[in-house]
Amino acid sequence: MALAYAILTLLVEHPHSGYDITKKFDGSVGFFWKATHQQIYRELAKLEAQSWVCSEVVPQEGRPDKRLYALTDLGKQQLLAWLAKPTEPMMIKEELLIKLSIGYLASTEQMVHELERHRQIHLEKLALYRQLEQTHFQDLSAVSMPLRYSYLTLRRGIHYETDYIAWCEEAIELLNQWGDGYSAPACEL
Amino acid sequence: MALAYAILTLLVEHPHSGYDITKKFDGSVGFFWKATHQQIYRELAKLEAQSWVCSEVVPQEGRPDKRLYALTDLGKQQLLAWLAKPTEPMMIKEELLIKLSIGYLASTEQMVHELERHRQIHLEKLALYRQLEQTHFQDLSAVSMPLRYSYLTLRRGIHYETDYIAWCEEAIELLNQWGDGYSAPACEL
DNA sequence: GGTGCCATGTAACGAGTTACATGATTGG
DNA sequence: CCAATCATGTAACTCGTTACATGGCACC
Repeated sequence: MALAYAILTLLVEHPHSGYDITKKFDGSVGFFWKATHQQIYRELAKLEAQSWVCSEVVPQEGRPDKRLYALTDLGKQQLLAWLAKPTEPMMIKEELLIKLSIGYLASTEQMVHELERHRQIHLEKLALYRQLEQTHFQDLSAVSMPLRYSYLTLRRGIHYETDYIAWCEEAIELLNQWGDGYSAPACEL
Repeated sequence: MALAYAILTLLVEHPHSGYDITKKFDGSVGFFWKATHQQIYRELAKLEAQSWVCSEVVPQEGRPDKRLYALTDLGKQQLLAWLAKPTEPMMIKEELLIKLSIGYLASTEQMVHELERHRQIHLEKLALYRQLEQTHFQDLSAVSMPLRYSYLTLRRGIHYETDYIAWCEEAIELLNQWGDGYSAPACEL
């Protein structure tokens, strides 16, 4: 269900084509939800069948026609009703942690290397988010209400990446300590 | 695929029944991966068809017979091969953030209330994790290698919950600031 | 002339969810 | 007597992923 509402959310501002929505799921929205274009087209068809959105084909010159989807009154009602309901915290699905839990079957170096790699990836994401913060939210008092709410989600991203990096570093340090003790057990006194 | 490997991971130590595995996915493993018993039974059947695990029915008195699944050599090979491959960071799917991004359509109170609720849930999880840390990992030097790796995943949980709570508090404070400015716009000079 | 963007879709599959079903034993 | 635990499964469904398919335009 959540994907449907994520799409409706985007349509609140103005109509979008399936293509537009796909782009947003690749970019800004993509921080907290991912979807492929196939999922989006399928979901849009379903939403239109339920009359939560309606669509209109817009002819274009020099490029393919596009079908613009807009929120209906029913769709907006449903969105607001959903907004008022409590949300369950979403579960984490971290493949890296499954691996780490049997990391003792591999070498310390292998695990440390993988953690370094993840640290790097999260550093890059963090840099991106920090840049967005700098360019769009320097002076919050000048920012519109809708954008301020987006800022809260950006802050979540910044928190998440910062914390993930800190954990990577902690884990790497612990692994290095333990690894030393193991590869030279004679030194353990 | 990840579910299959998560199951194999559990079988490294000793054989488990489908029921046992389900319990673990409800408990400790459940922090970073969730699965229902249906998923697990289905996956076990598939793993057995591929000869990554083998099973044996163990008759019991006073309770239903159980089928114990054990890792085969092939299964262990596959698990190690998987362990050596790099993992992609998993995406976040946070329904709360979808809601928050259109939070301006609801009242500040509603959003603050929901954030408070989530803060509470994460506080409780954190308390649980901290207790596990206290009871099992007080003295790390006395802990076996396999358990030390589990400790790293527990640390991830502690990091995650701590950070989530911090973000909730930050967001609540910001919302309260903005809400004040809006409900009394005359004060805005 | 090839790559990449715009724009939409079908088909097949794999993963995850929800509901239903069975049946004995233990404990309040 | 009712509920919970142990133990396994089927069926139907939705959600998510991957591959394949089309076709014009712009840019280098």
